[in-house]
Amino acid sequence: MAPLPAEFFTRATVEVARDLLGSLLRVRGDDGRWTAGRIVETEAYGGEDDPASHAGRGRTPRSEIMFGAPGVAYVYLIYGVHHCLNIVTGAEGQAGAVLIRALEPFTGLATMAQRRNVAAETRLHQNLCNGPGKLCQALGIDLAWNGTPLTSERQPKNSNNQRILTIDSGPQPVVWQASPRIGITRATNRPHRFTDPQSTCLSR
DNA sequence: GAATCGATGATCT
DNA sequence: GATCATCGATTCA
Repeated sequence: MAPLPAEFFTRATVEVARDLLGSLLRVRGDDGRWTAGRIVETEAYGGEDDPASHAGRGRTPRSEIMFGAPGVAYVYLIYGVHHCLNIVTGAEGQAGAVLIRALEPFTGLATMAQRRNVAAETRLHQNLCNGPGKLCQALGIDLAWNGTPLTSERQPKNSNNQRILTIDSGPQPVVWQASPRIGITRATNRPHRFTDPQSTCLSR
């Protein structure tokens, strides 16, 4: 497996969202601990043409990053409590981002459980990353990660922080499914949510 | 599985 | 100051 090339994220947001299914999101947290999971659920959010997107009413301090360079993390706080991880897509000047909604945890299950403050239980892996807020907590991602670029593992030697965010290509599911996006009030009928329907780790 | 509710920072008027 | 918001946990059946 190899890190997805930058060009992968320069394409149309909907394509990126669909093609991310099956790839491996790997994260090294501020504490140096690794966690990783297979992406099984994503959603595409566009620019001015998408009323449900944070970029739907143009550039604001918050949405600015969605207009910027692709392959960068866009992290925001929702409901005042939960973090959501997006990857900026499209060419610069073209707003778009893919929300990572669910993972099948792959590495660092114990770390995830500890961060999420849940004890070992049956089907634990199904409950660690099956939702955008939950997976951020499990991966240790918060607002400090906003603007973090996807990188290969090589970091500058003098870099102080331990943060690494990378997505390796992986086999896409043989079947995938498009459905309406979750938890929004505008443009609710666009089928811009993508899932691997065979996964047992989906949200909702 | 469905319905309900708590939680609170950011954005907008 | 009011409203909104890419949700999660709990309760009920």
